[in-house]
Order: sequence, then structure tokens, then C-alpha cells
Amino acid sequence: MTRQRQIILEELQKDYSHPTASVVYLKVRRRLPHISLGTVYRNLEILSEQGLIKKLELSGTQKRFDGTLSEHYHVRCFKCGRISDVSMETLTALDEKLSEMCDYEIIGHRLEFIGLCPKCKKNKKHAHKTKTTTPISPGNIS
Amino acid sequence: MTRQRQIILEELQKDYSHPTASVVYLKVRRRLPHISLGTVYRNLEILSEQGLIKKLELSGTQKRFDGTLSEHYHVRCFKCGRISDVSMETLTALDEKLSEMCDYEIIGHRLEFIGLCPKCKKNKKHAHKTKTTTPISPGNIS
DNA sequence: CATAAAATGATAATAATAATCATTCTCAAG
DNA sequence: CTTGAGAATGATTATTATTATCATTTTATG
Repeated sequence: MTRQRQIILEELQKDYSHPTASVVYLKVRRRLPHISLGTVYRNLEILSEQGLIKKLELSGTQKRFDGTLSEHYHVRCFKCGRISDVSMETLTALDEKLSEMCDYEIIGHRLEFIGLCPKCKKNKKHAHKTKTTTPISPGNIS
Repeated sequence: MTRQRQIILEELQKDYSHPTASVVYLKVRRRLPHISLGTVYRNLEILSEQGLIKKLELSGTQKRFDGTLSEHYHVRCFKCGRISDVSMETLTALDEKLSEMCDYEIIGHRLEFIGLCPKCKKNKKHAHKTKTTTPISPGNIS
């Protein structure tokens, strides 16, 4: 466990925004100005293999990381790209149901809700300023 | 509607494998050997904007396209990357449930099952040969 | 047929991530 | 403590998927 890996882990554990690798990089660089982007990628990968953080495969082009290990679903704002946690229980029954209906051996599922976040709901005219990712066209939830 | 757009659409409509842009390109090139990859990307984008095909945002790095317009979920084999359709009814109740639980205005969700396809179930020793995409590590269904 | 708008093919550009590699760090054994 | 092997780092380059540019060609329409 190197200093840089420790700090990447710490920064992720106190960040609830499901940051992308480059956001983690920016935050970590405040404490380690000479760290390289490659080191951040490498360690995010290693930490998620070790089960200390989670790598999220949500929609959008960039991977996101979560220092919270509990299982939970996410909502994405289709306007500003913000990701929030959802406190809905895990739907294990879905996997069992599908197991009986198809010839795959089901081991799990990914569920991501799409919606409009409170901030974007207010400023419907112009999207919320701290936009982080590409918006989703509402007709394309697939 | 140009000849190339027509053929891209046709090839997609008779392909049930949820192909990526480059797979569509390879197939279309059998009929139009001089078509460029950029044209394929451009037309897949246009056709999905027009609602003639669907652009799928599944896990993995590449986008996939579907000539079948009906709404349905998908299963992905975590070993070989194959995508199959799932004949489970759309769970609109989930969106309503979440609407009451959180402050987002929910407009839909994305659900993708992860499992082991019949072919990979048989050849458990070595993954199925017609592998198309990177496998998913079973510990990382997020 | 003319012609304006749209699309094409070729190519370059971008964005996110992964790989390479010489140098530096970490940590357990002495 | 020192040390030495293996792992990790920073700098850099490479890869992969996708998008943008642009001169030329095609399409649809009057």
C-alpha cells in the first residue's frame, strides 16, 4: 500500500459523487501534485480488484468509481449527468425469475434509473451549470 | 435515404446479435466494399435519431445497435460478451416506486442481466471461441 | 435537367483508457 | 538498521472507439 494508493482510496471514500478517473485525479493532485494520471487509473483498477472500491459501469462513456461498498442502484440525471444513490432494495427475485425463463445461468443484473435531478427540475430553461457528462436524449433509454 | 443508409438499415434488421458499429461495418462492406467506417457511424446515429433503429447503452466499451424496435431487456454473457434478448415485461412499476422514494423526476431505467450463456456453460474450461468483447469479472456487476 | 441541400469517403482529431519502461519505493528477512 | 527483490511510480507512448472536417459526389425536387 503506497502513499498514492492510500490517498486515492481516502479521497474516494469521502466523495459521494461517483467520480470519474479524471475527477479523482484532480482531487488527489491537491494532496500529491506530482502524481500521474496513469497511477490513478492503475490504482483505481487495483483497488476495485481488491474489493476496496467499486467500479461502476453506468451509461456514458466514462467509468465511475465508488468508495461505498454497499450494494445499491443509481439514478442518473439525463440533463446534467449527476449520479445519485437509490435506496431501493436489491431485486434478487428478478434474477431468479429470468433464470426460469431463459437458457443463461443468471448471476446478477445492472439497473440504472434515468431522471431529472432536483436542480435541473428548477432551472428547466437552461441546464444546471456544474454539468459533468454528456446528457442522454430522453428517447434513448436503452 | 441513400443506398448506404438503406443497406445499413437492412443489415441491422436481419441481425439479431446487437452488433457494434464495427461489426455492422464489416457486414455492410460485403455489399458496399467502398463504404467508409465514418459513414456507418454517421448513419447509425441518424437512424437511431429517426427511431428506425435503437442505440443500446449496455456495459462494455462499445455501443451496440438493434434493428428490433420493441422494448426489451438484455442479458450479457460475462464470459464471451454475447448479448441476448430477454422476454420479461417492462417493469414500469419500478419507476413509479422510485419516484415516491427520491427527489428525481424518474423517466425510465436501464436493466441489463449478467449471466453465462449456454455455449459457455458447456465449454466451462475454455471460453467460447466466437468471443466478441471483453469479459466481465463476476465480482463487478455494478 | 438544374441545383441546393445533404451525404459520402478519406482523413485527421479527440477522448478515455491501457501499456511500456527506466527509475524509485516498500517491506520483510537478516 | 541495512538490503535486495518485487512492486509501484511518473513520464510517455500506444490503443480503441468515436467524432469532426472537408472537398467531392449524390439525391431529391421543382
